[in-house]
Formats: sequence, structure tokens, C-alpha cells
Amino acid sequence: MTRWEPDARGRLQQAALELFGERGFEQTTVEDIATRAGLTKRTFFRHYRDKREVLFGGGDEFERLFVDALADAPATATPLEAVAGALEAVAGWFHGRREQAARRQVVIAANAELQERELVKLATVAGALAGALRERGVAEPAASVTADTAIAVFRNAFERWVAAGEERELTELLRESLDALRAVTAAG
Amino acid sequence: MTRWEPDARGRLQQAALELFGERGFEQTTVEDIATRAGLTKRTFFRHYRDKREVLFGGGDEFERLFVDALADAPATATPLEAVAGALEAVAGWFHGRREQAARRQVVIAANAELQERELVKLATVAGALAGALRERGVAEPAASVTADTAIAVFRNAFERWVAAGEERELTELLRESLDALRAVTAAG
DNA sequence: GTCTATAGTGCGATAGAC
DNA sequence: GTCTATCGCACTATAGAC
Repeated sequence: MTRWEPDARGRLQQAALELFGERGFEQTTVEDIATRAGLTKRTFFRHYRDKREVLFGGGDEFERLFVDALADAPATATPLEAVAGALEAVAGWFHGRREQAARRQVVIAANAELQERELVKLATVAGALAGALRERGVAEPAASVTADTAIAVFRNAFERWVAAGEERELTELLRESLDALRAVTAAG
Repeated sequence: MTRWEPDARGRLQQAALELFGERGFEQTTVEDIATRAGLTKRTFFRHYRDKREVLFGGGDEFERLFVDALADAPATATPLEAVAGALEAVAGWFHGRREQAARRQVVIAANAELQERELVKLATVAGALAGALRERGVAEPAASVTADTAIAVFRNAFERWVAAGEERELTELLRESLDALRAVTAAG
């Protein structure tokens, strides 16, 4: 194997997704992943903190998109309007990536450790959203509660989107989840 | 060490909380915990699936309380009214346990792995709440979104409650967080 | 790449409760 | 005697140091 083949991170990610799909997360060692990518275990750990993180590499992009969309909403928008707009923006980013997202979700759903990491990632995004809402002048505790709720809406729609048999677009499912939230809180 | 000292579980939990507080989660081995409790590592793993779980032992009680309170709400209550009532019930359970909760929270806040487990626990409770809401006739996706939102409200109030300098009762903070949610969704 | 420490498991033996 | 919690030991997998 040649040294300095390009895109070590991407190759590790690709190898990991394949192996996790083939034999499961726990039945795959870091060494297996590194070998398939033509690298060593040591190199794996230089790129990813642990075995799970290889599936969450592009997480920052998602967070930035979400936060930026929230920050860019018109100053006149209410917090919930700004959140709704940000959800639209995120949905746009996922457009055309349903198959990939679904495959990744299957791997995550099959393993508790990966679900943990997923929850942590979403909690981190929620924290960033709360900060963006405070920037918009939303006070606590409204900012944090709104941010967590936005993530709940996103997660709900996303899970339905990648489920087998679902035909609708993520945008539509997001609107449906958000409407459900509005209806419940308006009635209470 | 004598066999059959009573309450092995409780002793392990107590020892773990002490040691995690003294030297941190990662700097404490399972063997350390077992030794302080007068037991062996093997016995620790008979009581707890893994090292983290020793801090989440009583989690089922919390979930049951939450779900039962939701199920016992009057049939005429709206979903959000039922949730508000359940939050009151949970607050009652925590009454007088603020110091203990705060000490535990400090340990959890200091370690990423423990935060992961906390998130998983709360996600599990959210799943159970969603089921209870469906039992009340709430359709999806409203049930899941409402359940996640209830957890977001609870977590927000709880974190403020255990924070240093906070004097108010959990009940009051829960009401405040819930009112913030109502205000945000009503305005959007 | 090698080595150590720790998490976590499998299984049979044993001490005590009844 | 039975039953069960605990023990002891050997074992695997992995994180992380060097």
C-alpha cells in the first residue's frame, strides 16, 4: 500500500460504513477499518477520536448550516418563524441524499453506542441553536427550550423521512411535525 | 471481606458517587468501586451492565412516575395539560433531593460518557411518554413531538434548579419553562 | 508496531440463607 | 439438602502511551 494516497479521512469513513453494514459495528474492529482503507490503526486514531466518530465526521457542516440559517432570518421574524426557516434550509441540504442518510441510519439504529453519539451530536447542535436564538434577542429559558424543541421537530421529521415506504419530501414532513407542535401547544 | 453484607447495589452506588466526585469518572476503575463497597469487580457487573449505569440505577422509577402521571390525567385534559400535570408530579418526587441531584449532576457534567448515558435515558423516557400520549388518543407525529418537548422542558428546568445560586423550587422553574414554550409557539 | 491497563464476559466453585 | 449472591480466574477487545 502506497503512502500518501489522498483523502485518508474519506477512505476511512467509506471503509467503516461498508464494514458496519456488512458485519455490524461491534463485529468490526478499528484495525479492520484501517486495513481496508490501506492505513494503520494509529492513523485511524489520528483522524477520529474513537470508532464511532467515523460515522459523524461531517456533523459540523450540519450544525453550521442550521445556525447560520437561524442567524440570517429577518429581524422581524418571531423565534418560531426563524426556526421554521432554518428547518427549511436544512431540509434543502439533505435533498437528494435520502438513500445515503437511510443507510447510515440503519447502521446507527442497530447499535446503542452509535445512538448515544447521535444524541450527543444533536444536543450539541441544540446548544448552538440556543446561542443563535439569544443572539436574536430571545431570553432564557425561552432560547434553550425553543432550540431543544426545534431539534425534536427535526429529528421527528428526519426519522419518518428515512423510514421505508415514506414517499414525501423532508420539507413536507418538517412542516407536518411543526404544525403538530403548534396545534398541541395552542390547545393546551 | 464478609459475604452477605446487605444492599450490595446501594453500597456500589454510594462508593461510585464518592469516588467519581473525589477523582473523576475516568480516574476511577470498577475495581476501585467494588473494593470500596467491599465487593469484587465481577459482582459489580452482576448489578450494573457497565461502569456508567451505577449512576443511573433508579432511572426506571423516574420513568414510571412520569408515564403514570400522564396516563392518570383526566380524559378531558388536552395533551399539554396532561404533560403539565405530569411535570408537577415529577417535581414532587424530586422535592427535598436537590443536594443529592446537584452532586450527581456535577459528576455527569464533568464527563462526556456520562452525559451520553443521561441523554439516552431521557430519550428512553421520551419514547415511553410518546406511548402514553398515544394511549390517550394523541396521533403521530404529535405524540412524539410533544413527548420530546416535555423532556426538553423538564431538562431545562432541572438544569436551572440544580445550578448554584438558584433558590426557587423545581415546580416554579418547570412552570416558567413551560410558559416560555407556550409564548414562543403562540407568537410563531 | 508493541505493550500495558482497563472494561466487560463466561463459567465453575463456594459461602451463606433458608 | 436447595437457592442464590458472590467470588476467582481466565479470557477478549480496545484505548492510549511509548
